[in-house]
Amino acid sequence: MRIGYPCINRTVECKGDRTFRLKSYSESRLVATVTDNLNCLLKMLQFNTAHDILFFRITSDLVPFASHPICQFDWQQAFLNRFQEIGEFTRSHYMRLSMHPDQFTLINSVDERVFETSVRELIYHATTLDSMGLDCSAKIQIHLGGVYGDKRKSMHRFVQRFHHLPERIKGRLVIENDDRNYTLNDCMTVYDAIGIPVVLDVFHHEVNGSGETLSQAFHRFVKTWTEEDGLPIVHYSSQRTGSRRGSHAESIDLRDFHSFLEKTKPFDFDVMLEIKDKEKSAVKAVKTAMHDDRFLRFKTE
DNA sequence: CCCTGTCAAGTCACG
DNA sequence: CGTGACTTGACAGGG
Repeated sequence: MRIGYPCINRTVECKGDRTFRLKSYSESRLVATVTDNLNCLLKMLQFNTAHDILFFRITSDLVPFASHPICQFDWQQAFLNRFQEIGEFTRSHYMRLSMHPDQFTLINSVDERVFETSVRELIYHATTLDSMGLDCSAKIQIHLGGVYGDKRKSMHRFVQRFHHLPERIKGRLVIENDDRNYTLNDCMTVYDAIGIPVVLDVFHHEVNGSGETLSQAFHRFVKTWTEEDGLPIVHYSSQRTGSRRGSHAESIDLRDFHSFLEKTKPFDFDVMLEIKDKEKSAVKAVKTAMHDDRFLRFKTE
């Protein structure tokens, strides 16, 4: 079991997701920003290993406008050395990286053009992980997408479109149950069609479930992961007390997390904490998991 | 320097 | 049909 958090670390003094306005795009601006972002990414990874945090999501803002037509710059080549250093650091610490394109990436959109821009965006994400020399356990995680008034058809469209994706995207792509539209059961249906691993978001499963208990959900989704996909990925977050159902808590509830660890035995998996205060909660979670065999086994590896 | 409207992209709920 | 939420900060231009 690895424990991780997404994208941002407020303890290190740098920012790894700096961007700029499209209107102020220039090659030199891009180079300067990406240089800073990569430097900061390495700093965050160093922070993580120092705190036994071995799972991390890279921000999609790492290379601003990477998939936009305005960007004609060969950033992959220009930063290849830096990417490889970061990949080497990651591998040598048995760390796992992932990425999560934002809500504009829609494989199943009814609009063909939206699908095409989504493919460009996925190519950017895959290129980033490829450049670091990471194996297929470094996943790109998305949701199934919109419903467009007909869920069954929209799921079918996802399956059809998946077949048209480049292999290097297919090998990294995983789907996650969301809090409104697609449940774990829906993801499993898509898995049955194309064999794509399913990320279980336990919070979304509580808010928008398909009837399974936590244990039943684990039994189902774990089977979608093969050896080369790496350990199954779980997203964990907690409800912000007194706030809208579905909104994320400011900081981790350690009693709930402890109980989550107990309830999910003996399954082994990597857990991404989707909590507002990011690395602070991750540090706490690591302390809580310190006596868990699944976590220890990994730490001493 | 400070303030604040706005920021690449889509979908859905709501009025 | 138009607007805000999703989620949030900070870019960038104007005062």
